[in-house]
Amino acid sequence: MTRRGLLPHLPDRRVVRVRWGDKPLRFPIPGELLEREISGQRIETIDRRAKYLLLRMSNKAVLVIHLGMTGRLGLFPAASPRERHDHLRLLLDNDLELRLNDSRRFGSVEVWPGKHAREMEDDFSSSRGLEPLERGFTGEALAHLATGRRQPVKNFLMDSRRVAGIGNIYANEILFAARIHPATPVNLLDPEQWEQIAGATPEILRAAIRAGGSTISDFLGSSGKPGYFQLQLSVYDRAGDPCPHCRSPIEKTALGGRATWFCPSCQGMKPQG
DNA sequence: CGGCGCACCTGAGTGC
DNA sequence: TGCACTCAGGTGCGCC
Repeated sequence: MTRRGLLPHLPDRRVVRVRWGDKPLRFPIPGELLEREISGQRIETIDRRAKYLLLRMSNKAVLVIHLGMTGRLGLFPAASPRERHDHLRLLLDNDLELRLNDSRRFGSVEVWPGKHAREMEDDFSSSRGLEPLERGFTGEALAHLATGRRQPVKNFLMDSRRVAGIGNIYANEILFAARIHPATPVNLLDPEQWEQIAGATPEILRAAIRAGGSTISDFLGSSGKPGYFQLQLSVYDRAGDPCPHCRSPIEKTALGGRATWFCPSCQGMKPQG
């Protein structure tokens, strides 16, 4: 979504100056690399892998940005006042500034130098999971990834090494749509249930993207809100509310230290086999 | 190795 | 009004 908002603005722009703050995000901001590899370069394209944005520069360097939980990217007139928690500013050759604001600093900024970008990206990408919006995201593939495991299916969906880009909100929504109890151990899921998950996942994510649908005007001067702000959620944060399907009260529990919601009636666990 | 618990961080919300 | 406390979520580390 952020990528879609930035796409009309960044490619073919040159970065004329980079400024960054002292406070580390997940990692310290690599100022020296930003100066050496990013400053002065033209932005060629923007890609996404898992929840990481990849800004590909004309010198083959890649600026890798993760928004964490509270991170937002926005385009602002260069002269506009900085805000609290602005950590990175890329001044472009049209007097707009791309700013990364992240109050909780769970995000990250990384630079893959042009000379090593290819191998660093290969390493990076090979340690990430299946992309839900790409071909190959099938029930069969998911079942294969879960082979030999017995963790709760919700934890599995949120494990970024297996499946990319599914956070707590969407894991809850996907399992509701697939009518599967979030605590079900993955080794107990049958092929049909994996297909349900494989089908529901892109639907939920696309709905979120559509709901968030950042337009050009949304993006200028402010930064977009995450899709779920406008997405109709069925179970997430809805403890006690009636299930949209059967009106049973939604229940809340915890899995892997994360709040978990489900409909006890629609998402009954399969009997142990 | 698999799986779990937890830390990281700030702001919003709640209760007294 | 103000303070203390809890909780939220993405990711990776450390421990069993």
